[in-house]
Amino acid sequence: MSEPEEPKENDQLVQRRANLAALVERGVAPYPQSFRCTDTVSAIVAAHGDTSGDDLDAAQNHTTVAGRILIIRSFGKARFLVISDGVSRLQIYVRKDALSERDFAIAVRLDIGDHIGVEGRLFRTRTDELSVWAGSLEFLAKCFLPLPEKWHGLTDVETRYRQRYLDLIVNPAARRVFEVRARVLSVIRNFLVDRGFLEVETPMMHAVAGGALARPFTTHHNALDMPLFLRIAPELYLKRLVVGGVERVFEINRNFRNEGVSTQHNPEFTMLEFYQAYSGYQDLMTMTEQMLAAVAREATGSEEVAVGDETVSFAAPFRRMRLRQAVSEALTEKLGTPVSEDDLRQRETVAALATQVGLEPGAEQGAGKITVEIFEALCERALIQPTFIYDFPTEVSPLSKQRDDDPDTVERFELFVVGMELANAFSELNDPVEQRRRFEAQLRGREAGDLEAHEMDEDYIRALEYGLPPTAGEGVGIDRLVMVLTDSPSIRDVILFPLMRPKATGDHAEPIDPDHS
RNA sequence: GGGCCGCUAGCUCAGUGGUAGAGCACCUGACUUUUAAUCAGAUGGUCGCUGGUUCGAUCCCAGCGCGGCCCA
Repeated sequence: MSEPEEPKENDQLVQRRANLAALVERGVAPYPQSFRCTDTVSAIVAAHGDTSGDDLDAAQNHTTVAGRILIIRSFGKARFLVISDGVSRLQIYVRKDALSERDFAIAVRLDIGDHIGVEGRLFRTRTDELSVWAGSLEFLAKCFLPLPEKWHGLTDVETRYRQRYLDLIVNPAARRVFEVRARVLSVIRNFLVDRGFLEVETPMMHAVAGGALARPFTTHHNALDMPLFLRIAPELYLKRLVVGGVERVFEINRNFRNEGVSTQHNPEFTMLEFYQAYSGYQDLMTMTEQMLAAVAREATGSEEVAVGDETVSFAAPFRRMRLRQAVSEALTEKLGTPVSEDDLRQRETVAALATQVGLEPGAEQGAGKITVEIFEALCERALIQPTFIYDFPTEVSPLSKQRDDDPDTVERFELFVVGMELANAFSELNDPVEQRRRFEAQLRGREAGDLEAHEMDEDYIRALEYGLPPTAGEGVGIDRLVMVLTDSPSIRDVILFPLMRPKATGDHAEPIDPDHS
């Protein structure tokens, strides 16, 4: 049990307590059980946002509605309250001669942030504002702490992330981001379900953290006395399901990666992964174009999305370029001498090229890994419009299937938009012998100090030995997709409660170092 | 992990080596169709924390905390 943080005693807190005490003294319940509404604010605005004052007067629409007070404009014997249901706002007109003495006494003791319920008729004021002419009023809950300012709202990003409820109360744009996010998830589900995909949930706690190249969070199961890892990807479980005959399968859920925090990385993030049997990666490029166009259209209203100063078009088809092609072109331009794709397959040549552009390739890095690092340094940032970068080096893709004509290259693509990796997909490696070889190569990397190298997963190899059909699979970063669709500069803007370091408030438990367990 | 920047009233922000200011909010008064309501007046501060320099530090210096941006 931790003590609740004591709000600082400021004049506004004192005043708000006094206002509630005055109501209680008059017999008003400070925390009533419920309030029966006939309408929400949003429903009223949707139904009558365009109804004229004359029509409202003729219709005599009565309503009972509740919300949080955001603005009070007081005129002595009358006052205007603006209430919100979290989405829309509606003005309430309160005048002394229209209310009981009790209800008007409540009205003059209200503070910004309080919850109220109102019964009255809809009308338009002289300035044509849709309003409720209050006939009665109920106090529903007290707001003891003052809300951020009405004009500038809440701009301090730290407070917006730590106290998201304040952000949602005063910044309508914050609410919109999470509504778009909800639609994105809904559109994706419908898209996949319509195509015969089964949605599943696979374990979040893994004995072997596999399916991606990343460092995991570590935990411990007491009863079984065994270490467990928060999953870094659901990939290997989803492919076990394809072995089990679930030929089209997807999961939308959280992954956890014990890495840095940035505008593009949160330690827990939401990923869509889907697998389609009897398909290859080229099929998924086409499907991804269709899916993202539908997502943009249905979640934002348009396939064209404004992101910063750019307009991003999700209309199919997307640009496609081989990874080595992108890197060789970038190097040719940067260095002023021709660099061929074949140059990128010779370790010594590509290492020298990397050095020329300011990178420091490690001795343990092969040609493939160095090529990818050059790509990240020179190419990624410039990929504004949706672009598939395909055919990756085998070295960096331990779970992908090689090309028939080129064992150094796997059938894999990543999708980039506004310089961010949004998706990663490949034809799945389904040869258990080759898979074992790849894991063993990763283990050698791990022994050389690569903490992100993939671990051996014997159980997964056994599943492959039962026969995984030719399958293509893809992961899509939902948070980053929502960032693009909502023009949000930070991943924290699209995650309701992003990870924050706790504010020091005196004594606290010593954090456990997962690397020393 | 490194570099740079920020932290001042509830919120948004100014400002200064001599103990601090505005707007909004809050309080008092006026006001029964306003909408950033208006008008008049009055409150409100551990200037992130800890040290140092100084007669004196919110300001200069150092360390720490939290956050932001960039880099790895």
